[in-house]
Parts: sequence; structure tokens; C-alpha cells
Amino acid sequence: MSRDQLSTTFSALADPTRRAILARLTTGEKTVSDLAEPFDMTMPAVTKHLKVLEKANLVERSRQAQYRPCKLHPEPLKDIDEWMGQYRQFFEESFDRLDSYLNKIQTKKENDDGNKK
Amino acid sequence: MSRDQLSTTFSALADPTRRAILARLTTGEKTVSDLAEPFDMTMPAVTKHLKVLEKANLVERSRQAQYRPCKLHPEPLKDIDEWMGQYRQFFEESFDRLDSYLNKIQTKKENDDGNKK
DNA sequence: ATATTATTTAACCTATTAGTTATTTAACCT
DNA sequence: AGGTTAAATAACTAATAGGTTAAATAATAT
Repeated sequence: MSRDQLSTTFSALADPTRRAILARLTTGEKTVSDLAEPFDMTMPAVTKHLKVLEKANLVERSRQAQYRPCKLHPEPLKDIDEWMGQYRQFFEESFDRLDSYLNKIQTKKENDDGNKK
Repeated sequence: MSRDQLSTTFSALADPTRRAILARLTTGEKTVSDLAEPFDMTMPAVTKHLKVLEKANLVERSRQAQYRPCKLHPEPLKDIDEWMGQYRQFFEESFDRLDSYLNKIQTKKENDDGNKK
């Protein structure tokens, strides 16, 4: 019991089903059945994956009638992003790339206040 | 066999010993004994961790006399960083923070060409 | 040739993971 | 109250992970 948070998060992400669940949650809340639908596995299996994501604090649950909607809780991803910081200098080969990286984020945000470009 | 690359990478990172090994490799090549030294575990355990990192393509091995030096191979981290892209908009709460993020990277790179400040 | 140092492999153990089927709980609708 | 739908739990299984000790391999040094 009581693994460190980063390990729990990485571990939760080390499964394609769980990553697919997270990806689908980027478009909003979903019920368990909604989430289970695309997968070739039983509901209890999906329930278990959700439990893993919940324990890793990547998913929040609520209650609406007989549904238990799931919502993305992205904070632990931020921690990973920060952890990654110590390695960026090793895989961002040139500092110029930062520029295109910036643009990429901006595009994603659909925000155009013309920062450096 | 044959898990997807992203799962293999996340899985390799889901262990504090392995993350500590990677961190120590940022300062250059190390032998297995070097790497094992700080940990309270036997050599074969470290060898196994290295094997996991090697299979995940996060570490490269070479040969020098009876040593098998280990070297950081950061490419798979880049893949994770790119995967993270789809979630950044969810955890970078305001666009302003991008600015401090930028500065953080710059500082880390110990590069001061005064980009937006 | 032999001994030493560095590392790996083999065999084993225990706990955890990812799935299953069958059963139960919870909330809703007549 | 009884039936239906949504989801979780229990009990089981097979595979994998992370560690151990003991033995084997590889290269160097004498």
C-alpha cells in the first residue's frame, strides 16, 4: 500500500484502455456504460479500470440517478508534465523548437493573441 | 508480448527505482554497480530494472571491459510529452501561465537569449 | 592458468494485474 | 410491490512484477 503519487499515476497510464477512457473524457462527463461501449470487455473490467483511474486521482465520480458519471481530473498529469521538465533538455534537440511548441499549444487553446511569431 | 510503446514507457516509469536510475543518468553514463549503489536492493534486482528500462528504450547499453555502461535514451519521453499535449489545455489553467512555463524551460536550459520577458 | 571483479541468468516466492462469470446493490418506472 | 437498468462486488484464474539467493559468464589482472 501507499505507493508514491507519481508511480500511481504512471501505472494508471500504462494501459491503453485507461488512456482511451481519459481521452474520451476530454469531451465531457460520461457514464460507465458510455465509456464501456467501445471496448471489447465486460462491464466489471471497465469498472476496475475506472477504479484505478479514480485512485490515481485522474477521474472524479458523481451521482445522477442510477448513473455514476465520470469526469476528467487532470491535475496528476500536470505533475507528470513537471517531472518531465528535467528531461526536456535531452529530447528538445534545439531551442528553436520551443517556438513551434508554443504555437502548438496556442493552436490547441484556440487563442490568438499573437505571442512571438 | 508486444505491448504498445506508450504503455511500455509508462510502465517503465511507474517505479521509483527506475525513475531514480534515469535521473542519475542525466549526468552521464554509469555502470551497473554505480547505479545500484544508492539502492537497498541486490544487484540482480537492479539488473532487472535496467532490463525493463532497456526494453522500453529508455536506456542504451554498451561495453567497456567487464563493465556494461548505461546511457539515457530520452526519445520515448518525447512521445509521452507529445501524448500529454492533448491534456495540457486542461491543466494549464490560464494562458498566462504559459509565460512562466516558457521561462522555466529557458532557465533549465541555462540559455538567455531573452525570449519574451 | 587462476583469481578477482562486474554483471547476468536461473529458479523460486509473493503480491498485483487484468480479465472472467455470477451475484448483489441502487435507483428508477410502472 | 415488481421489474428494469446501471453499476459494483465477490470469487476465481492466468500472467506479470519485483524481489530474493545461488550459480554462471565475461573480462581483467596476476
